[in-house]
Amino acid sequence: MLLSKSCIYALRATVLLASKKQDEFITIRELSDELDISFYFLTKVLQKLTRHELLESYKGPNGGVRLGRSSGLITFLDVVHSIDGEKQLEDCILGLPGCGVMKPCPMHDQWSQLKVRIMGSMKSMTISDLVTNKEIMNRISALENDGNFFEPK
Amino acid sequence: MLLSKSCIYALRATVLLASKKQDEFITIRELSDELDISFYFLTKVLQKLTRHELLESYKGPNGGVRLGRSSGLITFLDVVHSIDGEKQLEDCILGLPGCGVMKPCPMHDQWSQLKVRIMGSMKSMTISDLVTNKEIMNRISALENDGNFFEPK
DNA sequence: TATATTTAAGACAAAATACTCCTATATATT
DNA sequence: AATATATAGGAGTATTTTGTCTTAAATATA
Repeated sequence: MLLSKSCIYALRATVLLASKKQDEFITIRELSDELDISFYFLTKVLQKLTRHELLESYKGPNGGVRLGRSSGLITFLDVVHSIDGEKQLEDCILGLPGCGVMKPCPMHDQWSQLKVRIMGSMKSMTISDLVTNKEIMNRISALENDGNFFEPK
Repeated sequence: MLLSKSCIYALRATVLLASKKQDEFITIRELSDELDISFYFLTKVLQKLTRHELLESYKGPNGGVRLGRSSGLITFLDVVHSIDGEKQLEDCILGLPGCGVMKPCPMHDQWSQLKVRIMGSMKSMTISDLVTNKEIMNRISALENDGNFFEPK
């Protein structure tokens, strides 16, 4: 709940990409290895990001994917929208077809407020913010243990 | 995404229950009819709420379900937790097993903040709040059209 | 006690999501 | 031109979630 696995993979991959050299294409194989996600599945997920122009791809030798624009211009919400579609977050919580401002369902008002907060948070959080955070955390934590935070366990 | 269908059904049913006479058992059939949700599926969903003591149930004639405690003491989050489990919202967004304060993943910090906000909103919103809202909305809207907001379309 | 009513629980079917693999397409290099 | 490398897209399989149905258990009433 909250985020689908595809969303999570997309976010992780995008943050990882943003932490690497810009302008260079990185192979999906490299990303899937570092993230410990199935290459095949990650490929499908990243294809969606490419179609939505969050990423650029290049076929053939030295090909791969790279960010479609600066990491500061890609929001958490951009990624979620690209993967799960725009309507997911905008639909009435009760799934009532006619629900809206004119004919609200019982929870419309309260849920709208909650949604606005969630979406606001997702919109204000960019991939760049997440990378920055990651680097700080890696640096701090390198003092204690030597894990790579892109890798599980 | 965000909320599973089971969660949504549980919320709708609980709000509807709270809007009815307390202390009386309401049959799941009546709820499923009013909410236009499959009786069988709603039964499964409400059984979870009963197990978590958000509802009480009674078998046999004049039986049914009713709130396990005052609607003001049942939060949005209580319902979500009963249906989808407590861990769903508490897990690391990246699904990394070791992620935590001591060994945060790249998004741990940012995501924690977002989660805290979402959970805070869900915790501060009670079923009673949602019923109140519903009644206000029904009253306002009755002036314009005569829909019942528990029923789709 | 017999019958009707109602939730509980388990087994199953359908749909959605997650995941795999194969072939096509693009392109760099020899 | 031939070959190797890489993403794109389609066609599957597996798993999870959603939805259905049947039988069991509890209880009120006649």
